[in-house]
Amino acid sequence: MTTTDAAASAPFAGRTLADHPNVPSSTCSVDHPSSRVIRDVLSRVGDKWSLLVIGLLDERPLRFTELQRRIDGISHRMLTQTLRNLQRDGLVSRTSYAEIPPRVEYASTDLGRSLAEPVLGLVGWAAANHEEITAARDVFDAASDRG
Amino acid sequence: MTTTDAAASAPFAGRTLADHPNVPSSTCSVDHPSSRVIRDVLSRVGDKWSLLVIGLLDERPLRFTELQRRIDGISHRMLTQTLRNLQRDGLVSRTSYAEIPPRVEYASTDLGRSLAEPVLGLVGWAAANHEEITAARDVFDAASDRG
DNA sequence: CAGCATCCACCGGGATACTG
DNA sequence: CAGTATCCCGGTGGATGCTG
Repeated sequence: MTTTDAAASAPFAGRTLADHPNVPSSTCSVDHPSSRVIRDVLSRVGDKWSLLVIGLLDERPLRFTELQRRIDGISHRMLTQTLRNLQRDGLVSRTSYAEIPPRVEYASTDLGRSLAEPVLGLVGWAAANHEEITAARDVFDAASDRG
Repeated sequence: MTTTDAAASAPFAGRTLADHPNVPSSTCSVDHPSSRVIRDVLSRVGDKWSLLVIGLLDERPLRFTELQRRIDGISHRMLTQTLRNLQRDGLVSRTSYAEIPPRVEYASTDLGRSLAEPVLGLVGWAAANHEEITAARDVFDAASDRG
């Protein structure tokens, strides 16, 4: 990483590092463009299903089919893919038992559970402000119709 | 909403409502499946650019071109679209001045600023655990090669 | 300068069928 | 039951050109 591209866009720059409690300064230098970090987190949990899987496994370990049954609308293929990515990032652990028929259990790792907390912050925000957003939307759409 | 589909998938269910401080219980009934909430928040900030815009406007108001210059790689079209969505949700305000040449200023609203906080939680998490994730990834990929 | 419309390439993700 | 491979459609988003 060059130092020049850091100036390109650094949203949250003034606050990300200093203000927030659980950000060890050692792992996060000032010249680290937070745009990179944002892309990073989006690529990890920004997709359609990851958060749901994380959320379910945060409660207790589940088997493949249990997950599929609990996540409404997910395809076999996407569940496989999602689990694979999460496992790759160390957020989910996979344990396969050499039985017939095969049994595989997925569980959240410590890292995965640590992710649940900030995610809950977002979920909480969405739940708390859902009404206000809907209202804003209605106002906006009404204005658009007239305009 | 029927009560039956609530059972389908309710990740974070046990914790979303009770545990978290800033979730007014009034706005979030127990039968509200959090999958809905997750889809909600993802549709809002899960896209490629919204978080970056939110982050930049969280610091100070900016004009269209300033935003475009600061967000590396965003196209004219997508910036327009992103801003429009954020404005629609009441996260960003738009003020156009009747001048020639035209000048339009975008600013974060109170609602938008309130979103910044949970987002910072996520960003902080990503920054703090980036190394660990990278390491996990390396291990996983190495294992895949051998396997 | 700010915004909209059109065109098009790409890929996320669903359906399906097959393997261990 | 768990996982892989193939096919294919639709939406996302980039490039470009036109308007006020």
